[in-house]
Amino acid sequence: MQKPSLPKGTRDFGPVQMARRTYILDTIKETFQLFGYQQIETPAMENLSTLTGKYGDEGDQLLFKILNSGDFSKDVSAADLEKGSGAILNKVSEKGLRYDLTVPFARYVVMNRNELTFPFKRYQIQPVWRADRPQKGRYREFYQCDADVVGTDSLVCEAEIVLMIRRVFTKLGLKDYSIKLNNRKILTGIAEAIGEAGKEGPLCVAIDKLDKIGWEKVKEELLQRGFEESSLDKLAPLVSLGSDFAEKIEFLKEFLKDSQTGLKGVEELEQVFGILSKMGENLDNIDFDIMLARGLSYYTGAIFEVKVHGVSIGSVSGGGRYDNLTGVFGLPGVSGVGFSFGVDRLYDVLDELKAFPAETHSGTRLLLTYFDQKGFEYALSLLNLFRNAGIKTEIYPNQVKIQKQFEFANKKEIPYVGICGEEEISTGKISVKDMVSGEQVKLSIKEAIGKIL
RNA sequence: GUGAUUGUAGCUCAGCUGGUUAGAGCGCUGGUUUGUGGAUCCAGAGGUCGCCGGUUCGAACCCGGUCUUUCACCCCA
Repeated sequence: MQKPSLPKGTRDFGPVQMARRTYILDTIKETFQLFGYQQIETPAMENLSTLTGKYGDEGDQLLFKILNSGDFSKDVSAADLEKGSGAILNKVSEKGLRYDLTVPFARYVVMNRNELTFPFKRYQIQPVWRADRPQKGRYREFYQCDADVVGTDSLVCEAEIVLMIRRVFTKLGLKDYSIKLNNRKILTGIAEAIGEAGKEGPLCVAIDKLDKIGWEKVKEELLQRGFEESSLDKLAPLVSLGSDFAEKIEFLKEFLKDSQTGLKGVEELEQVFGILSKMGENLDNIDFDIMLARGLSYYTGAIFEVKVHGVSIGSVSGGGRYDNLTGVFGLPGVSGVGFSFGVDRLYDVLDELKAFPAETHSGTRLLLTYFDQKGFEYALSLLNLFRNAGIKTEIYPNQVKIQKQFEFANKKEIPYVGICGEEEISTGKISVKDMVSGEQVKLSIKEAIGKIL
C-alpha cells in the first residue's frame, strides 16, 4: 500500500474551506450579474495551438501539456530525440490545460462572432493551471473569476470595473486596499519622452520593482538593459512624484507634451475619473500609479491591479484594456477590457486578516436521536415533516448509544437535537434540546418546527 | 528554469555532538454516567522518523539522489 499524495501545487478543499470559497465566489458572481455580465464556461483543455504563443516564451514554458492518447510516441523518430524536447513536443502533444480565461474567451468570441450581441459582457469562473513553482499565494491549480466586455472602447467599462471591485471588497468586509490604475499609453509616452521610444516593456519590468529594490537598483537594471544615462536623468522626476491626483496629471501633461500617445493616455484616465464622478462616485481606494506596469503584453489602454494592505499576499485582482485580443484568431479590431479576481488569493487574504464571517447556518439544523428500534422508526416518520418545513434535518443512521448521537451533533455543530423516546412517542411529541444553551423542552411537532425555523 | 529551505503519531512540535524498547500536548477510542453532548478523572490505541541508496559495529540524526513544503529570483491571480 502506497501513501496517497497530491500533485505539487494542488489542494483539496474540505467542507469548511468550501463554505468559505463559495462565500467569496457568490459575492463575485452576484456582482458580475448586477452589472449585466453573462456567464460562460469553456473546456479545461484547449488545442495547444490555441494556447502557445499567447503568453510569451515564459508562458509557453508554464503550460501543462497533455500527452496524446494511444501510442503517443509513434511519430517520434530517433533523429527527433537527438534534437531535444522541442522537436518532439508537437508530435506527442496536441492539447494543453488552459493557462488563463482570457485567451479561451477570445477563441470563443471569434468562433461565435455571428451569434453574439456586441458589446458582449461575459463572466467566467473556472480553474486554470500553470506549471509554476508553488509559493505562498501561488498555486499550480487556481480559480480565476474573469469579467470582460468586448466590442466597445467606451471608458464606461473601465469605470464599472472600478465599481465592481469596490463592491466585492465592501461585501467581503475589506477596507484597507488600493485599486492601482494606470494606462499603458502613458507608459509608452514616458518611454518616448525620455528618448527610449519602444522600450516601455523593459522600462515597466524594471520600474515595477521600485517599491521593492529602490531607485538606485532600478537604474542599474535599466542601464544593463541598454538605457542611456541621460534618459534615466529625465526619468528621475517621475519617480519622486507626490501622490496628489491633480498634481500628477498636470505634471504628466507637461512631461508628455511631445507624445501624442502619452497625452491620449492621460486623457483616457481623466475621462474614467469624469465618468465616475457623473455616476456620483468618489475616488476612494483608487490610486493612480504612474509606475504600475503589469506583464501581459496585450494591454493597450487602462491597466488595473488590486492590492490589499497589511498582508503578505500579492495582487488579488488585475486586468486591463486590449485593443486587438481576437486578432490572432482572425478577428481584428475588437476592443475589450476585462479583469480577474483570484479567489485563492482572496481566500488567503481573508484568512490572514481573520475576516471570514462566523460560520453561516448552512449546515444541518436538527439531528433526530433515539434510544431503540421503536424510537428509530418514530424518528424516521418525523424526518420528512421537518424537511418539508424547510429545516435541514438528519437522522443518525446507525443505532448506537444516544451519547454517540449527541457527540455527533456536537462535533458537527448542529444547534438542535430532537429526542425520540418512549414518552415522546406515546404523546406524539418530541423533546428539542438547544445544544448551545442546554435547554430542553417537550413540544408538539408543529411547535418544534416553529422553534427551530 | 536558477538558488536556498522543510519533511518525526490524525494535528502542532520535542528528540542534546550518530548509541539500546522515538517522546509531549491536542485529537482519537473505551470507561466514569443502562433517557442525553461540550467540563473533570481513569485506561488505551496509533509512528517502515517523506522515499530510495550509501557511510558506519550502529543512522531520525552524516553523505548522495528523489519527492514534498516554504522562500528569493523570474513571472504572475
